Amino acid sequence: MHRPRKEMIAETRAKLIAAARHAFGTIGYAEASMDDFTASAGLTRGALYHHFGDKKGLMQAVIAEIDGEMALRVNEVASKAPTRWQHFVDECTTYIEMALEPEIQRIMFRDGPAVLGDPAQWPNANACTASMTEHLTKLQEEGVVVPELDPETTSRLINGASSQAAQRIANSKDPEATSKKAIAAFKQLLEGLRKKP
Amino acid sequence: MHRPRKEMIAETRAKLIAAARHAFGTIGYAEASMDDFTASAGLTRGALYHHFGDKKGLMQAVIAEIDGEMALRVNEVASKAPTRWQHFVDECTTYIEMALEPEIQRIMFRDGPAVLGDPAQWPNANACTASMTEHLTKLQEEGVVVPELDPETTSRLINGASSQAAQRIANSKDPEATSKKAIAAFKQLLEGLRKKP
DNA sequence: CAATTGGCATACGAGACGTATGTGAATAGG
DNA sequence: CCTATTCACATACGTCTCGTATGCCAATTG
Repeated sequence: MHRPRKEMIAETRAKLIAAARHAFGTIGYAEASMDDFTASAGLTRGALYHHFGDKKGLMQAVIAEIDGEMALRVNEVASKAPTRWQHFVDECTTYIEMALEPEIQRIMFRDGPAVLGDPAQWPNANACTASMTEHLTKLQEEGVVVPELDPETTSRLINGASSQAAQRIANSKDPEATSKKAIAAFKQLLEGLRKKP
Repeated sequence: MHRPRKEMIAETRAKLIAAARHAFGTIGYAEASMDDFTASAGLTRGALYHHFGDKKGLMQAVIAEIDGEMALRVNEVASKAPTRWQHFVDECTTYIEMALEPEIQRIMFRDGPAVLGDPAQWPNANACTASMTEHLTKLQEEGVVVPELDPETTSRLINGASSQAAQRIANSKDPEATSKKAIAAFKQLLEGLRKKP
């Protein structure tokens, strides 16, 4: 049987990604020594270079993993809303909630862009924006949202506002109070998208 | 006379900041070798460590300089608007225009946050947000903007959306067309802040 | 004019990265 | 069943960059 081989490889990749994710998410990408975190996974840089090419390649893999998890979570939570508009708003607020996680902030919003450039052009990490874009398009077709906007552009801007909201909450002395303020301001901005009666 | 001395020092600092700004803005912070860009200014790392402590310290100085320039420019351009709301909107769009500069994108929005953390907590680099916050407060007093929002929180969210807009335009194949779309979407979001009649 | 400060350079050591090479186990073919 | 080959991963080495400790020379001060 040729299963054990494949399984070992998958396990090695998973261990490297997990170790890197932890290191990147805590001390940050620049401070994370490849020797250190590969060792913490019981491996060496040899394995890293073999599977991911270099440190950036591993960062890409980590980001792809996180993006997948986020998209899953967003769809799962938001799909319970009664109206499509509400679904859309829930999607955004869930996104903000997830962005409160220090690991996600650090990797997706701080180090990620510095290492890999504009997130809009990341290869395997646009599931969240894709979903939001889709909903915006349908909301326009249904006449809920003003029709003259480009959906993807709009969802990118919303993404920017979301991540700022999350950062503000996360770095606040009083997260509860700040959360209320930030979500309120965010929803108010979203109101601008709705067609007036 | 003790002028030449002080002047030489100021010149050295200025040369280091200029060289670093160029290096950080083109190849990026991580790739910029201190030996290289100090040499390009006719100096060595000795001068850098003496004046700025370390690479991060120099990054702070570069950012403070850019922030000052941006605040100056924003106020200058926007102050010509007829109404306060228009002034506010102009402020935002001017901000977006400035953010198109690759050097500003790279230093202020990509590398800066990765190196120094949350921009909201940078010591000498909040002139733009401060000005926007002030205008939002006055617009609320005048009854133009809905009163229940926290001005600083709101301006941070707008900042996030602005920088996304700028990135989207800057990385576009067709900047003219993208610019129209992004500014339109942005203004639409701002409409959400206005009190309805 | 002598003493001292301080701006800046040089020298040295410590990591961190990338590459080239080695090794042992799993797989494939006869 | 045996051999050859592939390939996952480790090791070794050279290079680069950073931080610190030290030294020197010019400008200032008394």
